[in-house]
Amino acid sequence: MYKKEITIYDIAAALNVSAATVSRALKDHPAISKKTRGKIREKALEMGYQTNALASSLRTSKSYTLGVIVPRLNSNFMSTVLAGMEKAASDAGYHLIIMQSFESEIKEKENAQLLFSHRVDGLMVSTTSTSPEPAHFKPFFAKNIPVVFFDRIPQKYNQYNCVTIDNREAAWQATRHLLDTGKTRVLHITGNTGIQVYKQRLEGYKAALSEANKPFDHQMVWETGLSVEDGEISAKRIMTMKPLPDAIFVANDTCAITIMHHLQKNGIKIPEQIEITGFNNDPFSEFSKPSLTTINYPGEEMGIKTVNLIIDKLNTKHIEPKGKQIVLKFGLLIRESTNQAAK
Amino acid sequence: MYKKEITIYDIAAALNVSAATVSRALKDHPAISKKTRGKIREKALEMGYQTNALASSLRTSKSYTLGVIVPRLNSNFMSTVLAGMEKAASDAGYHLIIMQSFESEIKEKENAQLLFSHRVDGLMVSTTSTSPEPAHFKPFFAKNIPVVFFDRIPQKYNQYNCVTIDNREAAWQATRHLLDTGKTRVLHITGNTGIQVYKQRLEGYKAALSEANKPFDHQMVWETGLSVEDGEISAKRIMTMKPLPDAIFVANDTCAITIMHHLQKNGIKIPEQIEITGFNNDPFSEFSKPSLTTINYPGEEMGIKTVNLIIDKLNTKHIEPKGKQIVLKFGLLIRESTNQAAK
DNA sequence: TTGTATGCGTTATCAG
DNA sequence: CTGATAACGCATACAA
Repeated sequence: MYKKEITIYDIAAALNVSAATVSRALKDHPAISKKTRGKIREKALEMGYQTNALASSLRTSKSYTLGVIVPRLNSNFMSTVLAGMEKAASDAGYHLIIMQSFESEIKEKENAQLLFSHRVDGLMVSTTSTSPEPAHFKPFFAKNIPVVFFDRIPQKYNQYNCVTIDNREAAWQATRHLLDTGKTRVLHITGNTGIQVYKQRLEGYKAALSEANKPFDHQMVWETGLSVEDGEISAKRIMTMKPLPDAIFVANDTCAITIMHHLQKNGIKIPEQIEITGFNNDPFSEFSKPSLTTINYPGEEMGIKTVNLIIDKLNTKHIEPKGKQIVLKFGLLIRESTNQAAK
Repeated sequence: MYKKEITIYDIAAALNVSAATVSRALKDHPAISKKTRGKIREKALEMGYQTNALASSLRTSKSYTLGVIVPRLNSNFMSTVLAGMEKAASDAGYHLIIMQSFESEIKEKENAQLLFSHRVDGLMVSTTSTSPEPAHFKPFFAKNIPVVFFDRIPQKYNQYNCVTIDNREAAWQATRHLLDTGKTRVLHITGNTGIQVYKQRLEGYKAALSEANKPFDHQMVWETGLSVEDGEISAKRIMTMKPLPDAIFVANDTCAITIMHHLQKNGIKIPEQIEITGFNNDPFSEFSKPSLTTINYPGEEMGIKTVNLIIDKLNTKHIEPKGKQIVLKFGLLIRESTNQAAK
């Protein structure tokens, strides 16, 4: 019933050569004569031979596969990163095994183990862990398998391979921009500050306040999940504040736009009464009314750079064991949701 | 310099048992006594053993890996589908290797071969091919590896495993809704109609026109890439039309919102002068001004159902060789970008 | 230029 | 309950 696999042995038998010759011919090994190479290729095609990458990987201990772990993959930012990764990997002859941790450290750990057991050649992770040094990457380090952290990195792993932007600086600019127009009650809606990116954005927010001699009020920092639902809840909560904040720095666009929408429904004028800045530059941030001031986060570039860093490491593993930190440029995009005035 | 892999032989040696026993113990084979099982587990942990999935797959010819090919993964719709897939796969003990075809049939073919050589247990594809029966899936069929087409399916593959929505009906409803408010010049902006989904949406559009006794004008159907850029170009082109269309049915939200935005910039009132409907129900479609009437396309459900269909097939391969067609429910979401009137 | 022999790490078969 | 052994499909060191 089941068809047996067609192997190099089958085509060797059909051609009265050895399996070794077939193996070499199929890889265009120069030691094999053009003629036999041609014959073998042809026969392989004819017999519908398909190389078994598993066997090959086992033999060579090289899988040409990279593992990716992300918190979730259905955000515009993350899918853009992954698109860049897949492209760069594919161009270099690698494939991606992608897993989601769903913001669970346990799941992240399982994923890491799974990817290890699949003998990925490299690992890329945007961590969900709030541990300073999550232990589940140790096996990779021990075996000298390159690991690159992107976007979200564990707190004590700054000296490892990282591809990030300067979140503190970005948040500082966003907050500073709000303050420059004379605003005084700036609310900051962010994610879990146990996660570095949000912690750093909070620091940037604080720094901007302090620089402008505004007092920091921890009641003006809300940790949420930054989802659409969280935006709705936050908007409701904002409407109960008195006085209302006169500016909001939200740590992602999804949430920012949701909040803006609901505030407007409640009759709030944006940006006259409340200015808003987001983070990420999601495609629709430009098309909201008013368009959203935000931080341009170069997702595709991040994906490409992350993969390229891995591949660099793979090609020079013995030479350069040290971590490399890549910090990408971001941009503050000033749009209508804030008053362009100031400065 | 390099550490040797730790294998079941190492732990067997350390414990004075055979490798076979270790292998069985690690899989909780009931034939092994609780005591030895425990000892082996412990030792494995202590020695930092990590199973080699490659070797295991080679031996068992089961990889617990599913391949996915999509045109691109950085659209809200696709990343939602993939999120659903990854979740469902992970829940069933499978992993995903994801590849992009970038709307190239050649790349799609390469991807299929690659995934085949990686011995995926199943393949899920949203095809980019305009061939009626793309040949590159044949090896999977021949080897009885389940293939499920989702979203976009090749023209002659309706009898294979498919997970879709009724695009014709959806387009019909969208167009019909526009016509119901008395509009007469309905422009249809869509994708490559060599691809089934767009062809079907076009059919739905035509059917609605004909039903309303409106003539079909092929000049009122524009094939584009449906990207933001295409939206900008289309908007410009619309502004040169006289008379202007009084309604537009756009085949995705990204493009619809871009067009809406640019028309508004040119002083067009939406929906008074031009009504617009989109397709997909991207998250921000609700937050545009006016909010966008669109088709709710259940992406996550599609991902989950697709994976579940594959897994069903894997569990009953011999019993049910026939294709199964799953048609998901969609919904027409009427919002402010169209006049709610009519009927 | 080609062939022989062996091993990658695991699992399954067959004995004991 | 446990062990010896072969096999999965490929690639490479060594020989010819």
